[in-house]
Order: sequence, then C-alpha cells, then structure tokens
Amino acid sequence: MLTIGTLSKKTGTKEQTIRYYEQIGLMPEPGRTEGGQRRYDNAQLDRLSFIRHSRQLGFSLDAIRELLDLSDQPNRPCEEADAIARRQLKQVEQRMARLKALRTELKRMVHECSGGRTADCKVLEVLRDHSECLTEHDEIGA
Amino acid sequence: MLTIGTLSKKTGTKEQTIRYYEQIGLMPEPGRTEGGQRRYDNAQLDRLSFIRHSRQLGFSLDAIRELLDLSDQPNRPCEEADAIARRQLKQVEQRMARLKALRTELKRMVHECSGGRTADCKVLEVLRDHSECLTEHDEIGA
DNA sequence: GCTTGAACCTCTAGTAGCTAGAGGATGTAA
DNA sequence: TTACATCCTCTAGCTACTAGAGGTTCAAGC
Repeated sequence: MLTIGTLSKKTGTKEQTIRYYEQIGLMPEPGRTEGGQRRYDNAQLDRLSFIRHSRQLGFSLDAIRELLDLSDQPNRPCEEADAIARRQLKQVEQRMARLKALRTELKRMVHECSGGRTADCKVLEVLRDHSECLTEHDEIGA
Repeated sequence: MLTIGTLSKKTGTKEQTIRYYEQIGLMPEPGRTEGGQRRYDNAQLDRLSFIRHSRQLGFSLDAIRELLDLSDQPNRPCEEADAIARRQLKQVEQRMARLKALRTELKRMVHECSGGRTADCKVLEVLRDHSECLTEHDEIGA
C-alpha cells in the first residue's frame, strides 16, 4: 500500500494534482486508513502512470478519460484509441505549422532591428502593422 | 467615434475581450455617451490592433504591456523591445522542439497500431509504458 | 505509552486569457 | 413612438493545475 506521497514521487505527479484527478473522477477513490489518509495499490499506480504519460504526450484530460475507458475493455476493437491518437497527432502537426510561421516572423523582426530608438524600432513597427508580415498567422494560444 | 461593436469587427476581437483588456488596464478607459456606452477613437483602435497582433505572435499580456510602454516612449533605446522579441522567439523554438519529439512518438504509436482488439493496441500499450518511448518528452502543456 | 515532526487532510482561492449568459438599459432608424 | 439591435454590468465557467491556511494523523524513537 502506497501513501499519496510515495505515489507522487513514483509518478512525478504533485499530491494536489493526484487529489484533483480523484475529484474530477479520473482516478478512482482510493482506500483510506482509519484516520482518513489515502492508500493506493499497484493498479492505481499504473493508472496514474498512464495518465501522466498521456499528459506528457499532450492528450487532454478528456481524451485520457476516453483512452482509459477503452483500456478497460480489452475486447473492443482498438480503432477508437487509434483515432484519438491520430487526432492528437494532427493537432500537434497543426501547432507546429503555426509555430513555424510565427518563428519566421519573429526572426525577421529581431534581425531587422538595428538597435536605435524605440521610435524606429522594427520590432514595434511590425507589431503596429500586420501588413508588414510576410506570413499569415492567426492563431492565438497555439 | 467607434462603438465597441465596430471596434470588435475591425480588429477581430470579441467585445467581451475588449472589456476584459480595459478591466486589466491594457486598454485605457474610453469615453462614454451620456447613456454610458463606450466610444473609441483611432488611437484606441491602433492600440487594440497592436495588442491583437502581438497576441497572434504569441506574446503574453504581460509582455504586451511592456511593449506598449516602450512604444509610448519613442526616445528610449529599443534594446528592451528587442529583448522581449528574442525571448519570445526562444520560447517558440523551445515549443517547436518539444512538439517535434511528441510528433515522432505519436507517429510511431499510430503506425504500429494494426487495428486489432484494444488488448493488443499499440497506442494503449505505449501509453501504459513510458519505457517504450524512443524519445524523451517531459513537458506538459507545451 | 508518549512525544515529536513529517506527512497527511480539507477547503478556498489563484493562475492565463478569455468566453458565455442572465437580466436589464440605450441608441437609432422608420 | 416603437421596435429591436446593440450595449451595459455582473457572475460564473473553461483547462489543468498550484499554493497556502489551518488542522489532523502516522510512525519512529525514547
């Protein structure tokens, strides 16, 4: 039986985060000691590792919920899991494409700035006028 | 004089967002009609365009605040603005590097999945066991 | 058995950057 | 004057946590 602190260390997840996952139903309610402290078993350790790893790969908590559900039904076809992963891959690729355009623009801004007064600053000038941009970029919070 | 609705359309910013920017002090308090409705001038339109464009390039609201301050002081050296842009460029490059690693892993997951039962699903298997990953990836919310 | 202190508990509030909706007031054209 | 689009404020919600206050429990050493 593992305490929350041990589970936290083993998975690299903050204790508060573990409680949060329990609260939103991503982790099951664990057993408790008589005094009310949480105690975990290995199945729960595995589940948390799964969640953690999925988060590192950028899956949303909702997507992880779906993946966990699928994982609990070994005899279903795995197309759904595959679809979720493909969706995630697509998102990652879209984000990369956007970042690439932003990088181009930022590089240009920075390179053209010759270090004079802010009145002549190329960085500020570009920000003032979108039409100076060579690339299109219209995603906020990409 | 522009209404908030017109400003919203011209800049592609939601009305609520404009009010939010005012609330956090990023946009100045505009004039009001007798009845209390906001009316904007061209300086405010320019300012909002600047904010909007900076957001599209991924700058945080805090960074934008700094950039706006600099922009208001035409005689100061523009090194600070340049530094902010460089910082942003660096962040973008870091995010791209992380996404690249994630993409590699996701691609591998998806390609290896042959479409059987979830019990044998490669996608789920990889998520269960980080040691199967060929690349390192340890950024959440990249 | 008792003490001590690390680890645990719950609860609230905060983070970024908005977004949605309720319920009501205003502006403007016909 | 009437209709109704647009505006107002206020509250609460979103994602995915994180921090901290104030109090309780566990386990090891004496």
